[in-house]
This record gives sequence, structure tokens and C-alpha cells, in this order.
Amino acid sequence: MKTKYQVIADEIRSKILSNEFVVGKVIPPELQLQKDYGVSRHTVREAIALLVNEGFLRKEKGSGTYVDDTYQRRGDGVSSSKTIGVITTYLSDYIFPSIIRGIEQRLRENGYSLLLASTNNDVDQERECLEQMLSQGVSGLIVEPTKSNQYNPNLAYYLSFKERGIPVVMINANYEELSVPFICVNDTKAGYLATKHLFEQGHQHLALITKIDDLQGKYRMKGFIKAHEEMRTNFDPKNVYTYTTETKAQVFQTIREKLASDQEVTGIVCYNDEVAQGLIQALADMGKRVPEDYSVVGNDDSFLSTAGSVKLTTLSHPKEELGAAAAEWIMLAVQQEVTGNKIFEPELIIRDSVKRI
Amino acid sequence: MKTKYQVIADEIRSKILSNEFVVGKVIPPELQLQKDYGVSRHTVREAIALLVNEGFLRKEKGSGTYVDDTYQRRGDGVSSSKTIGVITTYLSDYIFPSIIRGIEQRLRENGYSLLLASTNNDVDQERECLEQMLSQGVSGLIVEPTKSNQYNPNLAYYLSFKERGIPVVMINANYEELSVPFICVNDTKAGYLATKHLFEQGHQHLALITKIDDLQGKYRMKGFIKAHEEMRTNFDPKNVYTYTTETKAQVFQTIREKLASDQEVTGIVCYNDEVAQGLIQALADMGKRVPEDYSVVGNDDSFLSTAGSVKLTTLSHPKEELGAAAAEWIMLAVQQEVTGNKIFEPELIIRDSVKRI
DNA sequence: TCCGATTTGTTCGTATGTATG
DNA sequence: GCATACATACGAACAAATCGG
Repeated sequence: MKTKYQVIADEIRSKILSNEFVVGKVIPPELQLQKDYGVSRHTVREAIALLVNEGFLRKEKGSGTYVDDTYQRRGDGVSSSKTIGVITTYLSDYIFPSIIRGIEQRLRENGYSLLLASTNNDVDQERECLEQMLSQGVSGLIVEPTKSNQYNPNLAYYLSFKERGIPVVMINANYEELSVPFICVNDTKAGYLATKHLFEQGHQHLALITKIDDLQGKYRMKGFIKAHEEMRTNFDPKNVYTYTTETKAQVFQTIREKLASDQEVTGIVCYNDEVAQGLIQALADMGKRVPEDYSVVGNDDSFLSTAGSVKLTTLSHPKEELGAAAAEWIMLAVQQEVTGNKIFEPELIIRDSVKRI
Repeated sequence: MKTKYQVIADEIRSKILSNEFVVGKVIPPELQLQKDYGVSRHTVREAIALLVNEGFLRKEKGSGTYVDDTYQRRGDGVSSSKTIGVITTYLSDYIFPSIIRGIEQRLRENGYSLLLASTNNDVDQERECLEQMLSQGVSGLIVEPTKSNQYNPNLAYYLSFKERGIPVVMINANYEELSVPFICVNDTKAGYLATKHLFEQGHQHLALITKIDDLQGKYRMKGFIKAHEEMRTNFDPKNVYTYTTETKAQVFQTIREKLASDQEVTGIVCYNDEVAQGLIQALADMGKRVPEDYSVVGNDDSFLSTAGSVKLTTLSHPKEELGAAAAEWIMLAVQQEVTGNKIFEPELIIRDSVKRI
């Protein structure tokens, strides 16, 4: 269990790292903090003592307690520490290991180190990661946004990086509220190509399963809609099944019920290969086969697309290449100003999960 | 004017330096000092806190306050950087993402950062990684050895860590020349259980495919041999197919040729699930099926064991748990001396790749 | 220049929790 | 189980430095 003074110290540290307590300025006096946190002065002083020891604060008798402006450049003989922080949503799942591999390889080739952390697509954990990166003093940051399609409470931290002149690049998605450069796949096009392919194979009524808490899911849906418009076909919004990180487990149950009572839908566009394989499994449980009964398109060309019993028709994803591009971008950015985004174009990879009708 | 606690601190420091308080021994308890100097306990504690901060004293709850025997060598205040280095052979492949995930999760929970690098099972790259870790000043190191069954030219680097008092722990394997603690799976037992299972299912003549440049492969072979001895069965050394990182691509060709001319072998123990699935594919190419024509046992219970068309009978591997154990070991070791290894016992997981005959 | 309000520094006292041997 | 020793937390008082008016 954390002690009171540790909790208070953590809070103050957070406020420093998110720039609520500005570098070089005083923080509220002990008496004030005592009231704020409802503890004795002694406890406040212990919390402050801890942060002074860590180098975040500096005290001046008679004047106040200040945010120390020297904590960022520590071990400064190696000031060009050549450490790049990487924050992704997941580490071990799906295509992320490949992306990280691409980043690591390219960074090490150039003498940079990689400081790694993951958020599990949870904003609280993202905050922890960002604090860690700030207090470690990385010279650049590669981030895959957490829940990029929802309001993000950690934007202040990203601004902290900007103020400290630490370059940040986003991969796979970006926070639209921030004007941070990003490197990603053209997800709208991916959704569009998947949908168009099903139309071209003679499918008339399509469904979509997409993730809605990140931007990638939103863009892939956009491509799905765009293809419908281009074909001058109306699509039934009821055939769009959305899920979030938290409701992922239930989506297959939902879609299974819907498909059982719907005889029109023959093709299903999936957010990614993982969902596609999950769907194929769910369909198998109700006695339906792919591609005989339903045609399915995945996305990301992950190992899952060829691992299961049905080889998936899917869309390419650069993975290692995207990681390497992010690494190159950030290494350039620590030396000079860099602007502009990089967008990879996906391509259709035809395998066995779509039937011509 | 000097404060009371400064005066007391000075006195205690003198007594340490004049050996009145002997290095490694306890000093009088707070209550005693309180009486000796005629001050409150709080004041005594402040004096002690000062000396702890200077590195002269070390406190142990419930036991006493000791004269720290390490106060002579410091100056690297950055040593409290709370960064742990992790070097693995691979990043994106197979079970490594899960191991790394286990490490990362546990480290971050405790406020540690993870500096990541990979060697691609190449000793030159391993050297680069080790240099990087040394110059970054990590406070602990978790390493998966590169080519642990061959002479390693980087042992000097590992000794450097030891000299600098930076703890190192190995995972999955270890360098037998170094007496470094390790955390791994009982690979001999894994090989033994796999082999024994095939015998128990009525198979008489078995083959083994194993990797020979790392210790895991050697130990798994040891288990294979042990099972034969226990069954009082001679095995034909020709039925042991070995490969290294560099010759991995050709091993399937070799074994295919051998099996075509050998009618006795019915069961094959594989180094891991990846090899097992590769073998199943290679057998399929020559018109043979698993488990109908050949029985196959994998290892590591990776995602590959259930991803392919044949669900593999394999052996369990702790993965995340092993990573978490390594993280916990190293976090403890940066604070105090730790010795001893941790060995996980594998268990047989029966699926569909072995037929009873 | 001085004063008084503010803020941190030092010191005392007391109570309860928790790990160790 | 018990005594010992350190850990956390509350409350109170006065000292010393700073800063604005």
C-alpha cells in the first residue's frame, strides 16, 4: 500500500510533468498543500523532501518551493543521450512486435537506444508511460495513440514534450486535437479497397465490423462508406457493427444473432485479421463456412491471415517498414526541424476467404 | 549556527570514520541516541536521514540502522535511474513478445523503465547491445543469451557489468562459462516428456529435430536421450537432425529426404512449435499427414500450436510469467544481493498431433 | 528603512502501524 | 507471542529568511 506522502508526491510529480506546475516557478506553499490534501504539514514536507531528492523540486527558505529546471538534463555528460522512447498500445499482440522490431533495428544501427512502454489501450497507463518518458529524459518519442478516436486527457503531456523541444511522432493514428506529425497507413483506402473487392466479386449486401475507439477504425469505416457511395448503393447502418477495447469480447455474439436473422448479407469487411479470424470461428460454431457461405476480408496482412484454416484475403500493412520510417523520422527530428507526414498505401492481397458470386 | 540534527550527524559521521561505529554493524537505536544527545526522536531521525542520504548509513526496518559498507564508491547519482536493460535474441518472433510483455508490465508497475535491444542471435549485434547498455548506465540487465551453446566472445562485457555492481540475470538459457543467475524452463524435462509421451502412445522409433547453437536445444536433446535410456531403447544418432540459426532453412529438406527412405520412424520430437509446424508443412508437401502418417510433438505452447490446421501436442512455457519473474528478480537485485536460479517445470499439453498406435 | 505577512526550517510531543528476531 | 526497532502520521510552537508595501 502506498503511503500518504508517496501519493502526494506522485500527484505533484504528475503536475510538474504535465506542466501544471511550471518549471522555475513556485508551487503552492506547504500550508496550502496541507489543506488541499487534508494532511498534516509534516506529511506534505515528506512528500516534498522526496521530490527534492529526485531532483524535481528545489526549496528556498522564506521564499517558497520551486520546480527545478535542471531535472531534465541529468547525466548531461551524455546529454545527447540518444535514447528514443516508444509507446504502443500493445506489445505482444498482433502486428505490434513487427513494428517494434522495425523501430529497434533501425535505431540500433544508428547508435540509438529504445526505451519501451505500452498502454494496453488505457489512458491511465498512457499517462504513466508519458511521465516515465519525461522523467527519463528521452530525446525523441514515437507514440501509437491510445483510444485516438476519443477525447484524450493526456494532451497536456504531449504539449510538455513540445515545450521541451522533444520531437514526437505518431504511428498508426494521431490525436486530431494535436498537430503532431504522423506516419500511418491510408486506412480510408484500406476500407475502401476491401469493400470494393467484395462488390467486384458480385456481393451486393455487405456488413462491417469495426473498432470505434481508435481512428483507424473510423477511417476504415469511412472507406467502407465511400465505396458504397461510389457504387451508388445504399448501405444499411444496422449492418455496421462497432466495438471498443472493452466490448470486443461480445461483438461476435451480436453479429451471430444478426446474421442468423438476415439473409441478405453475403460479405463482411473486418477491422483486421484478428477480427476476421474470430468471425470465421464464430461462423463455424453456427455451422457456416467461409468462403462458401460468407465472404470475409481482413486487414493488416498479419501472421493470422495465413495461420488459420482459411487463408484470408486482406490488405497489406508495412509493419517493419513503418517502424523503420518512424525511427528514421525521429532520428532526423532530434537534429533538425522536420515536418510533414508519411502515409503508406495499402494493397489488396487476395487469398481464399472471398468467393465470387 | 549549526542545527542540532547537524551536530548529531557530524558526531555520528565522525564515529563512523574513526571506526567507533564499525562498517556493517548496527549503530545504537533511535531511542538510545535520543537519550544520549538529549533531543527528541524526530531530531535523531533527521540526523540519520542526512547520513543515509550521504550514503553513510542504511536503515533496516525492524532490525536497526547499519553503517553502510558501500559509502566509498559513489558519485553516480544517476545509478538510481531505475532503468532496466533487456536484451533478447528476437523481438517480433514467436514467444518473445509475450516474454517482453511480462517484463515490461511488471517493471512499469514498479516505476522502472525498460531499455530494449535485440541481437538477432548474432554475437556482433550482441556486443553492440551490451555496449549500448553499459554506456546508457542501466541499473540492471535481463539477457537472453545469444548462441548459448557456442563460445561467446562477449564474456568480457558481462564481467564489466559484474565489476560495476550492475546485476545481470539470464533468461531461457545461460552461459555456462559465467556464473550468472538464470531463470528458465527445465528444457531437459521438456524434451524428456515429449519423447516419453510418444513412447507411451506406442511409437517405437523416434526422430528429433533440434537447434544446436543454443543450450535449450542441447538440453531438449538431453531429455530425448534420457527418455530412450529409461525405456532401454537404443536410438539411431542418424535420426537426430540438428540445425543452427544459419542452416534453419535447409533442415526440412534434409529431413524430408531421410524420412522418404526410412520406413521405421513414426514419431518426431521438435525443438519448438515453429519447427513442428514447418515440419507438418514439409510433410504435407510430400503427401504425408499428421497425425495419420507421422506423430509430432512441439514445444513452448506458442500461438503457432493452435493456429495451424493441426493443433499441436506441445509443452507448456510460462512466457509472461517468466518475464515477470525476471523483472522481479532484477528489481530486487538492484537493491540487495540476490542469488539462486528459478526453474519452471514444463507440462505436457495434449492436442491433435500425436496418434496412438 | 522598517514592518508585517508569508514561507520554509527546526524542534518538541504523541500515537499507531509493521517488520524482525 | 513478545519485545524491539524503524515507519508513518498528526499536532503544535517558534525561528529564520524573503518580499511587498
